[in-house]
Amino acid sequence: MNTSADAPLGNIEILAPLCSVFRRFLKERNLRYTQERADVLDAVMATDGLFEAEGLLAEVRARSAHTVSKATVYRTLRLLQEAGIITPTLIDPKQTHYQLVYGRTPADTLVCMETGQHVALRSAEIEALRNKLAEEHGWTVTGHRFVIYGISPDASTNTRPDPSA
Amino acid sequence: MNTSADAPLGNIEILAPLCSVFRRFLKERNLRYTQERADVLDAVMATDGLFEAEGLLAEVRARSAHTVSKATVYRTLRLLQEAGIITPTLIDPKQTHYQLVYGRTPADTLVCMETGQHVALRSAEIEALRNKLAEEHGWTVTGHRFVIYGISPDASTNTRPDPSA
DNA sequence: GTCGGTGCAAATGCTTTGCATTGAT
DNA sequence: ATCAATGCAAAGCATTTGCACCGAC
Repeated sequence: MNTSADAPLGNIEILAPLCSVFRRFLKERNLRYTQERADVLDAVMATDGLFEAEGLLAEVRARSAHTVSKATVYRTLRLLQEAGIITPTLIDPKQTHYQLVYGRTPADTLVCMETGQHVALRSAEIEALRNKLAEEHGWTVTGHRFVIYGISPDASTNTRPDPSA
Repeated sequence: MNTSADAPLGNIEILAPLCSVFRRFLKERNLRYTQERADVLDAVMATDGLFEAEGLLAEVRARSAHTVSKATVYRTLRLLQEAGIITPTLIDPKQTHYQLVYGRTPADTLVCMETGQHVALRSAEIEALRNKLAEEHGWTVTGHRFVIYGISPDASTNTRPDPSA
């Protein structure tokens, strides 16, 4: 429940240097590139679209034999954020979701209210609109988040999923 | 820290019937219209733009002499949500923010990364873009959330606020 | 008079932190 | 060797819930 369906992401040319970006970031701060941090970054790269801490922990554990603690996952998520590799996405008030952003405009998302499925979007128009609106108010833009809630074709095909929402 | 600057909201013609809307909603569900619920709704109407639970509690206590508990504020927030009067806004991963939505398109927001200040926006273009994007993916839209992060003119005027972020 | 509502305090669940041990450089 | 990172378990917070008493209908 933490990956999207047909997200056009997962660009390998972009993913490869992520590891170096992270290492460089760590070195700059006199922090160490550890096995655990590498494992977490790998798991992040394996997700395409969105993920949250708990799911990432599961992913880390599934991919590598090492045990990585929840605390380390959270600590690494913070570093990845500071390194500009991921960004929080605020889809769900109960949990923080993140997405890979390094090397691309933060993807906007389409979230299904019934299945929880999400699809990452990209649209230059969003950015243009954002810039226009901020400018009208005299603000300097640093970023944005655009989430569209809806019913996915998959969900509307099925009879009647869980109505608790 | 829970109200906006120049939000063009706070429309009295819309606010007046809110109370009846809420009463009708409660009656339909065989729930009671209590003093505490009225106080919370009043406080919600007094905010223009965004608010969160803790701030709302303070507002309730400031406006009415009655004591309303935190639990009741949270319980009432849920009812107001179910009544379609407010909606969660997801600006901050640590706390749920809400906004009044009854009778209007949910306002989109401009959030200042330095001062925390926020301004509610309205733009038909956002909605149009939203509909277009969802349609392209074959989804049925039920709503959206658009948050622009930036630096407000107020903040950029000041020398150098808190750089922790 | 009857349920539903309220306040309080305890419970939850995500996220963060203190501390002793382990490990990258 | 040194200094930071890890894991664990405990602490922190926003939010929710159980329960006994109170109040709207």
